[in-house]
Amino acid sequence: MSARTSAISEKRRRELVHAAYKQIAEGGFEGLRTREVAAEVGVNIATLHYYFPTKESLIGGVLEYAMGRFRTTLEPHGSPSDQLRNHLRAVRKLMVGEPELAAVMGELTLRSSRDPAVRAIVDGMFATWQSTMRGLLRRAVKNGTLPAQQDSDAVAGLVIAAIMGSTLPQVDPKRGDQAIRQLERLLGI
Amino acid sequence: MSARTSAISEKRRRELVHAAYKQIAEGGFEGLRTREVAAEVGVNIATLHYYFPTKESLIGGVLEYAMGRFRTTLEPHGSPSDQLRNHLRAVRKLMVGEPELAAVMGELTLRSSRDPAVRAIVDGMFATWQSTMRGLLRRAVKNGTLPAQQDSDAVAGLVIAAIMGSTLPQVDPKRGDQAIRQLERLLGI
DNA sequence: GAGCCTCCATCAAGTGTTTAATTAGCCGGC
DNA sequence: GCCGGCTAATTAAACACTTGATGGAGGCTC
Repeated sequence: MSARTSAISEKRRRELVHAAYKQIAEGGFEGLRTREVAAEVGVNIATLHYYFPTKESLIGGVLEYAMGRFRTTLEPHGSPSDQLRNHLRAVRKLMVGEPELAAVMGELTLRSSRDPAVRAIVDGMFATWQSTMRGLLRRAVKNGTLPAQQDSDAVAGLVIAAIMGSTLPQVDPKRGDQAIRQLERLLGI
Repeated sequence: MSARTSAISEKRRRELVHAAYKQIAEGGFEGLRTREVAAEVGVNIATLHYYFPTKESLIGGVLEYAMGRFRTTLEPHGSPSDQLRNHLRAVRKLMVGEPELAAVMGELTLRSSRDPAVRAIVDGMFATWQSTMRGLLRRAVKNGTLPAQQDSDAVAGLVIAAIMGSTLPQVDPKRGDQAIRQLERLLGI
């Protein structure tokens, strides 16, 4: 945050955020203890508060980290014709390959209904995702890769809902992939 | 639990469970305080512990309540021909009309990845739902209401994932309904 | 009066946060 | 060369408060 942050300082911040991130993934917000975060990094509890004045600010760091991690895969890759397919695959792969991220995203999503600060950021992310997805769908239709559809906005919403729903902890990864592949089939990708 | 439970006793239990349920919906497990639950019902904290020896047992009560609330709508209604449509509508309506239930379900779903007791029950519920859904799909196909499809299991998984995903706190209800209606259209219901 | 029910008072273990002090490294002036 | 002051980084120790849980005393109803 401050103008000048030394390399070591920045490293510590990352360590602390990452430790908190792992603990949220493991035990939810419910199980997040500042002392344990500090202990995992191997520093005193006061050191944590030196970098993050409050627990909230630490959570803010985790939020930023998780969102950054997620955002990168939202950007479309590959040739326009199969960007859509790539996108679905990439998101699923991310969520399956990094169960911690899926868990933290779930926690943040739930928390966003109570915490306005979290809500603002998570909402923004979903909005971006939605419009990206809509763009991909329209392009695919124009391209001829995808059958025409009336409401690309609704389809985008459905795809996102399906992806989020298929990464719930219950659903075993195989089932989740199956569901997404089924959706691709229905869409005609 | 005990063999004989007087009416008033049973009422108290329900009151306590319902108060806890509301507080979980509002503040998550993170924000569940036994004192506040007792206060909302208007009894002393010790009274709560009389009915529920531990916080865990109170949560167990909430789990049972929420699952019961959910299960009732899982049972198919109406004539066989449009049971499937009715089912989708009913679940969506339940989740939108009772945002508290959606919130608690979300909390329980997340918690199930850490708490084996919760997991067992939530998993069972999802398994039941999945097989109900599969049955509905197959019947609808046989009935002629629905175009034939290769893998009714995958479709069932997709439908459940989409419903769960469309009840996330971010998604405003209108969007969620839109997504589900889009799914119906794709399926050919 | 027996048994179910409720409350007051209290405990022990956390829990986020702060305070005051210590260490290590750096810079300018003598 | 070295000294005093300065800052960043870290720590031990506590502070103030919360939170789940209990024990025993009393009350209400049949």
